[in-house]
Amino acid sequence: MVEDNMGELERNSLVHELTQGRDLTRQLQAHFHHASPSSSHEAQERLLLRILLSYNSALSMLSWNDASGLLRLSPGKNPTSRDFPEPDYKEHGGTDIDNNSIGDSGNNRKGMPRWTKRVRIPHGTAIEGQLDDGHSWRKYGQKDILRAKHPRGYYRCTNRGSQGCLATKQVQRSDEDPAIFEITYRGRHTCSHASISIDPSSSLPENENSNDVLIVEAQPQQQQHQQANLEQRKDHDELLDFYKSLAIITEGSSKNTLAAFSLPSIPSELHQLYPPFDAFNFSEDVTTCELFRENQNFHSQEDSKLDPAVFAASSVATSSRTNSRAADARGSLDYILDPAEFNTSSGNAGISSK
DNA sequence: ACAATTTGACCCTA
DNA sequence: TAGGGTCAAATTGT
Repeated sequence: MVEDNMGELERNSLVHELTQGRDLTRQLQAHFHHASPSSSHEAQERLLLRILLSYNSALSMLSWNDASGLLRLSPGKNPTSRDFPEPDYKEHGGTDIDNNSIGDSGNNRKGMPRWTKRVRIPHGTAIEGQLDDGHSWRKYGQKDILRAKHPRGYYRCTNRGSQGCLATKQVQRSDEDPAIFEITYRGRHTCSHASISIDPSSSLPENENSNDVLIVEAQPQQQQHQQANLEQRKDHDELLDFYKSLAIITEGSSKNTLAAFSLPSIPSELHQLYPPFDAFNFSEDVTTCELFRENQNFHSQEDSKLDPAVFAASSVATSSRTNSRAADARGSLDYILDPAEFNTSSGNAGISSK
């Protein structure tokens, strides 16, 4: 049944998720067996979170395939080309990025996966941080959209030139709620060095990524402990910030819910503080995830600051500046939330060994 | 000097 | 043909 509906790529994705879950579990095991300054409680929580995300991801894939046999993408998506976005994006006008002529077969740019994420940016929050999805983007255009109050920003992967990565995204501030930004992604990344890529495995800090072995560089013991404490605290703060900024709002049409799960690994203190952090829901055509802060107080005083140019912020340097650990969690979450990534996570960028 | 962003013009599609 | 998407020269930032 599942097998019937599931293509090789989906199966590979599933295997990848499960394998990752197993590997992460081993890492967690290593934490228990070799207690070291780096085996902080937070580090274990992170691993636990990743494991859960991984397994939920796998389960979600099964749900999708069971439910529909297809991962649903935006209208107009060519169902036969859903497995992987071909490098079919032949640019008009200027130089062709690739000479691949697949586009001629009707498999044009509309055949690329497309999904939307809605992000709420509380006032006073650094936009770059909130919108940082782990990839480097370069803005290539901005346009006023009919009947939209705010202009739409157009971004492409900075690795387009060097690696021919065709991923793009559009960012548009919501009319109704200026604190909300709609980010529409198109095409998946085929570049190999997204800093905190959607591929969770590549987002792991090096010492957690290598199998079972935690490498702590030799340092004077006191310094070691101080640093460990410092990092632990930093981690904790970042995680706290991260969790605070997260709460998933159910997409209006709950009828389309395909997967939902809870995250019991969230530290209980945070759970108490931010009870809405409970479940993810997926809608049918476009997956919408609203990152929502439990802060009712923000209003648009600060919005004017965000407005210009649909915040040329999001991109390039920001991801590399982001603390890798807190960003890891975001990266993993993005991965979970993006159906197109489920669909194609066995692609080259997704699980490239490094 | 190089990289990133801005912006008006152009291209493509419905 | 209108409107969205992209190009590329000009501008700004580092």
